[in-house]
Amino acid sequence: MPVTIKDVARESGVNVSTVSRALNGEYGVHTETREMVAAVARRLGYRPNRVARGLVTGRSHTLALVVSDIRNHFFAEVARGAEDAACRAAHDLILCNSDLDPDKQTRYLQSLLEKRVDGILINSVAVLSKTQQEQLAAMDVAIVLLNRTAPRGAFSSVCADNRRGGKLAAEYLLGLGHRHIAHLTGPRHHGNMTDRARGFIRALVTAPRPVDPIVIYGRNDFTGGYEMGRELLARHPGATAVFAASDAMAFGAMRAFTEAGRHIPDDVSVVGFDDTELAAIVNPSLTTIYQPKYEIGEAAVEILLRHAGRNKNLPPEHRVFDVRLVERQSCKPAAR
Amino acid sequence: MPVTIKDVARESGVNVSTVSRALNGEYGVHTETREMVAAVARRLGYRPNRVARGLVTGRSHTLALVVSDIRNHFFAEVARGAEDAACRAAHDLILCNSDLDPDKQTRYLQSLLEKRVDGILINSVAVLSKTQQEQLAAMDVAIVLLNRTAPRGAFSSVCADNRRGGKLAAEYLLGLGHRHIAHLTGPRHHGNMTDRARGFIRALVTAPRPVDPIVIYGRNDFTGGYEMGRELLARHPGATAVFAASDAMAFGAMRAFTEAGRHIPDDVSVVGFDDTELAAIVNPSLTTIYQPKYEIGEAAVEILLRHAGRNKNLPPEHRVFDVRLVERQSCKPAAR
DNA sequence: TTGGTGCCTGCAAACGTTTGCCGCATCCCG
DNA sequence: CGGGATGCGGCAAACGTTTGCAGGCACCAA
Repeated sequence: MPVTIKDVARESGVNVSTVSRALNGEYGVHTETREMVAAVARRLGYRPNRVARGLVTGRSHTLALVVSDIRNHFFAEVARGAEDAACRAAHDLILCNSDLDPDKQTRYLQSLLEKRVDGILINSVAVLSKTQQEQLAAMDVAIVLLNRTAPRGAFSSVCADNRRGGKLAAEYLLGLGHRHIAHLTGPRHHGNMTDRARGFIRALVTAPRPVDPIVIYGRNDFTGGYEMGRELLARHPGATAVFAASDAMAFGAMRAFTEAGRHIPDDVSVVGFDDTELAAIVNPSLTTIYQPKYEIGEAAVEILLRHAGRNKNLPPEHRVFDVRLVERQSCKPAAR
Repeated sequence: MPVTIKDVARESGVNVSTVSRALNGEYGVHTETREMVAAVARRLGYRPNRVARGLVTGRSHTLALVVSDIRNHFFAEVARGAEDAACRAAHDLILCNSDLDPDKQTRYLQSLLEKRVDGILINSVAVLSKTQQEQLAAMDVAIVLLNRTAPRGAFSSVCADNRRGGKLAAEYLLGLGHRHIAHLTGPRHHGNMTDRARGFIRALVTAPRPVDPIVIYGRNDFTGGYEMGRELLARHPGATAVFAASDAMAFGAMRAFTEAGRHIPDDVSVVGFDDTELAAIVNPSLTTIYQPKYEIGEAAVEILLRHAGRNKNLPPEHRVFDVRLVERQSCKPAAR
């Protein structure tokens, strides 16, 4: 039904190959012909079929972003950065929500490979089995991870300096004189969260006056944070400071604390991670570790595009963004 | 480089057509053959090339979602609902951020049409010219709008009952005794916002004791709300109640008010629209109009899929979701 | 006039599928 | 034993592009 290159060719009295060359601005076609073809194409409302083109060129001009849940503001920011970068390079971006479910993630990856996307930007492959990861690495599709992998990893990666973020949070709370400190973190296999936990814990136990933190695992969202907050209150009511590995969890914990009659920051200090938009809006506003979310998405796509097509001959690229502590009103020196 | 259907055919000693039929579970191939082919395919790690298939079937199994900005939590929820529905139907979802910029939106639509997506779920086409809209309607691609259009519109639509939402807000504030009421709304051509404004204003002016509201236009995000809040304070310091056409704007306005030393809800009552996750988290929590964001995205994709392929022979579908007022702590009876 | 040299354009083969059509067995029933 | 179903599988044409190759033509120098 739609008008094809053949229609344009017929209508302008030249061969399809000439139409193709004319419209793609290739060298070696008479200016007059080129303009004539262009005019006919415009008149007919011709739209090149990109799937046909993709079939012969082998490039789909499509990228994919696999995150656990786009409703998480962190991922929304990353997605926006990624999409902007993709758009600038005339690529499309497919969105996938994996919920960190291995099955779902595998199905998505299958589908994306079948669709011959040029590159995949993925939250984490840690939920995949060793074999699956190797299969993925063997495919000729560019992949960028949103968390730092072991250097032996076959994949490129972009992320914030999570360990330093954890360290900053620890030093800040120690500096305020806190001694009963808890850490709320995400699922155990979540790369970024684990790095944050590592940096945090290490800084605490290697401090001049070491502190052994309470660590609680849970889901990386508001509800997860709420549940962890309640658990903390039940099991360690004496804690005076909490570092949550994401703002979302921090908000949940704050809710749990205020519900239980604890005041923030008077009774308990809270530090988050991400510096999402809300951090400045909530009351009290949240002291948190800033990471450049938009820029992470952008950088990831740039790497992806650099690697797409050149099949595996250039080595994985790793980019780490710096973080900083943003001081707001959710922390206070420890009472003594 | 990757293994094709021909490789599978050669390796299993049958014709490609048999491989195709076997793998697609079509009728008319011996069970034994089918299993043999499947085994070979598995052994070789065969992945059907969906772009080749798309070329011949004319269906790309891809949908697109064009929103103004995915960082807006409302759209993130819609996107999640849409993506889930698409995923269930084995379709992919391309994400586009238009910023309501006509040029950008046009470029996106061009690109999507060239890619032969099966359907497009779009925020609003109001920013497009009449001609562009007609062209779009003439294309054989299913389109669902996220706002209500005039019934003559050629497009299907899914949205909340925005007018009723506005009406609910108005009645609520009137019921609290407010007489100096302002409305903060989005860009003038924004369909949903306009409907909310209409419902709100109409309810105010047709009340037993009519009120003529102050209306301020601005950008539909936190910063926009902040600016409108300041403008309101400057121009109409006597206003005791504000209805913002989105939660994001409401949060911005709240910030402006508290910065200026106004207390919420004591000095000024605020009602939002959307009932985003944050509405319950901020302090004071925000009274707002709930609309089913996830379900809207879901429903939109279902309609899209129903229309995809059948070229224009079934009439546009319109679905309106009910709204309700969620009472929280950002409103108080007017002082008198 | 001839041979060489550049432009421009056409021809046809790819790319990896699906699918209509046809042929070949095999089987069943009369 | 004959003939019509029926089940299975192969052949080849599509789908709409891109692209290597070769041909044609004009121009120029010898």
